[in-house]
Amino acid sequence: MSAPRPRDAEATKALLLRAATEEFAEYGLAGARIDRIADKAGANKRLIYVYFGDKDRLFDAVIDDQSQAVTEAVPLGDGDLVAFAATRFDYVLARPEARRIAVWRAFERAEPTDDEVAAYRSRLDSVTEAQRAGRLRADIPAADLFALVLRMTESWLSAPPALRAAAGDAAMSESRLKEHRAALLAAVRSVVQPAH
Amino acid sequence: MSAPRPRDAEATKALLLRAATEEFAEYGLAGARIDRIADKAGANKRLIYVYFGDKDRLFDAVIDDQSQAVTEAVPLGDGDLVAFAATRFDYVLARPEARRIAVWRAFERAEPTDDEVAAYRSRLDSVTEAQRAGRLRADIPAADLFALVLRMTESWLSAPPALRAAAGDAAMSESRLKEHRAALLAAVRSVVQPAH
DNA sequence: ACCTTATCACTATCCAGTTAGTTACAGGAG
DNA sequence: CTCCTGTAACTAACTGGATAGTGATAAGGT
Repeated sequence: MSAPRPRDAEATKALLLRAATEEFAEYGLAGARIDRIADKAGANKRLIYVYFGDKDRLFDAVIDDQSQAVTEAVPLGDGDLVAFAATRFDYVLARPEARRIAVWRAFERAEPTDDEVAAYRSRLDSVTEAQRAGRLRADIPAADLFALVLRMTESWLSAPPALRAAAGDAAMSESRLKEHRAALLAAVRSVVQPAH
Repeated sequence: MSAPRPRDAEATKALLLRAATEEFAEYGLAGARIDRIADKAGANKRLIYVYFGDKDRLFDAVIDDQSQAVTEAVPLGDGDLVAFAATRFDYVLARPEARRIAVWRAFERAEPTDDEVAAYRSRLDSVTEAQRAGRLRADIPAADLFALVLRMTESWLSAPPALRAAAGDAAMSESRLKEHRAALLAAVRSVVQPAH
């Protein structure tokens, strides 16, 4: 009946990882179903165990993949938190699963990897340096400032369903998103600019 | 063996709700276990079905309870978003389960209830009015401003594990929390104050 | 006597992980 | 080229334990 899967381990592995990313983003670790992942990938469930180990390790693989992707796609070179916020907003808007995976991960599998810690450390260093150079306000610790901006970038996308409903308008329409993006950047600017 | 539970329906129901709140906060809807909830409450599992219906409706009961509690405990009377941020920060710090339930809820059961929508609508009205009165900046739509402040209040408590690790210090020590609280309020002030 | 509250033992289902294979293909021997 | 053999990729069917939900019944209170 169904055409047999071409024998290509790398391709199959990639399909499984992609399917797992969707599934975990939607349902989380506890809610995800191995069988659904296999179906979505059009692969046999057994291959998940061959290639990734078990459910937890598949989740880890997804997390690693996602956090590497976001780290690359949303840089913070010179401590410009406004540009960072803009890039991150666009990124998360284009890939909603990135934010969902990050949240599930924080809730269901808290321990960070060394790579992740290193990535954040480098970002905090950028912030600290920009503070010293007077490009960012210095009366707020670097970690706090960064954490604030991080959450601000998601505020619209993670707004409570009831808030969106109360706001009435189509929160996700293109024009509304554009409006929010401008608001976000204005707000971030207000937060990070040095006192004059 | 075990002393029989006193026959008090209201008390038992309350114990079950409390246990369910803890369980759902920790594991989410999919990860929560009915048997654990019954054990934690020291009640018979069957009573969950008698008093609440099924797992989903128990989750709903927890959500209703929590969102009502937070609405009462964190008011936004006159549109003072700085005071709101302070109160909300303190509230979520004292009750971490409140934030976790809210997130699980947004992820696993998106539809808002009418009560919730009404609560947010009244808050948005407060913001809008304060904007008209010149007490809040008016170049950002009320919903956006509110959503931003909402997420800012949680930024430290919801910071990625890797960020906390990278920041090194004991992120949850009393002194560090006090420091962050001050930073948060300064940041919110910067965001919400009208352009001069 | 009656109703509410609580208990216990049970079931049907779901689901992660496994057992036991089969099929495609590469590379060498004749 | 053709046959043979070993190995990597893949598949189908199964299992055991966990888990949401239930039926039947007991006991407290009025």
